[in-house]
Amino acid sequence: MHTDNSKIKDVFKGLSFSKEEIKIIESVLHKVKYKKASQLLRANDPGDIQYYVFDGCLRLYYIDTNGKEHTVQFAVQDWWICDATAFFYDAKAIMNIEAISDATVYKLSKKDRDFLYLKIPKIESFFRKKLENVFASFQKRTIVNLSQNAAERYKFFVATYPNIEQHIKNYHIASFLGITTESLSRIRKDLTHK
Amino acid sequence: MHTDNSKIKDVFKGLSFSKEEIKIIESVLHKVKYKKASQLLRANDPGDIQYYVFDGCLRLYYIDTNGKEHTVQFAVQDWWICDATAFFYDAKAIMNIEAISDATVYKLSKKDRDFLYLKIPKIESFFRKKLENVFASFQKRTIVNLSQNAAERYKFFVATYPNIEQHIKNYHIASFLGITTESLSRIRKDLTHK
DNA sequence: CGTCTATTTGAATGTACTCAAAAGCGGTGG
DNA sequence: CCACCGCTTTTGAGTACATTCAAATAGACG
Repeated sequence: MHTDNSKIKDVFKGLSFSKEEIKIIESVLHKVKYKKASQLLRANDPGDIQYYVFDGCLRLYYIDTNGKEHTVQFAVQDWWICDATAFFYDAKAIMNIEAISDATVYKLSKKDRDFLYLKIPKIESFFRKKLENVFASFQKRTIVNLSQNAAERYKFFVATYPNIEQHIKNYHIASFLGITTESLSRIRKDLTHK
Repeated sequence: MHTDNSKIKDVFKGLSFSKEEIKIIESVLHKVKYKKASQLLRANDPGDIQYYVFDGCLRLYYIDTNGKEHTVQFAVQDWWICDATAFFYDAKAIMNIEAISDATVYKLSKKDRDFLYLKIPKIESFFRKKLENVFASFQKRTIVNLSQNAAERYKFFVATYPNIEQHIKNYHIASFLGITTESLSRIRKDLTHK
């Protein structure tokens, strides 16, 4: 295919574009394949890239002063992911992104994103809606974190992201829930014995 | 003043508007004063209003199945606040909003917001940027919640929102941090003894 | 089968919680 | 001006939940 616009259909699902627009989008959206355990972003690097997951699973995590990792977000098919502080404030990354499986992603730089907003305003609308979804899910996660114990948070996670849970090691889930692998193991044991 | 556009200058700080546009905005932005302890939103009500705080302090909170309150967000001057799930997904509110001081707010309904987006696209851009800020601060809060103990979370809160801390009772701060008032009291004691 | 990684189990520890009670603070009225 | 009341914060003692550290078991893969 000369102009393979299939990726655009995936990335900007729901929108339709003119040939002109497709050309523009093609020029800024870069497909990259990563092997499992690849590091896409490291703390202190510039964080000016948003990643769209076409296939596979990514993990956004923070390394604290004791060297412990804390998973802030996972991203599977059709999710966007970035270090928000870095991306939106043009700051250096404080978080890391790694592929926890082989993954195919589309990269979009902030500069190119702004260019898209200018040329194709409906893309700004599209991302505005994505941001609304993220906002809503963070509010919910905050509620759960504040009001539920570890077992309930685990149940919420499994119920909310059944498609994510499959791909992921338990120790990653534990680090997302803010508990140790040992605690998660005991929680899972309790749940099966009921 | 015939057309008092001062409120627009506050609410959409940084933007400039034509007379036409100002008229439109005036027609959808409603100024309301609330007394301390007023309830602006209750769980199960429609949550289709965004609130802009002109003056005073609001609190967004969740009541869990045991009747305990958990503060998800505060809003002081120049902040927007809403139950995101309710507002963005046209669902019923799961959270509550109350004034924790006398407050002056501007209300904007979702219907009117969409009307504004249509008529004045730069307002959509304005809110898109607000959403980015919210996203970034939630990611940071998530990191802190996952990686820090209660004392560190308290220090982070005070450092991040010095202007909020003044207005607020300690038991509200505790409910924001996910700890009891007793624990917060002990933490504060420890900090002053250093 | 052996090695590496991930998960589970156990025992001791720690952090924050619950419940109960005391102290502090602010406003109101006698 | 002080006594009282309601609300907020502090203190104390016992408890619960999750952690740490160490070791055993289970899986995956060559």
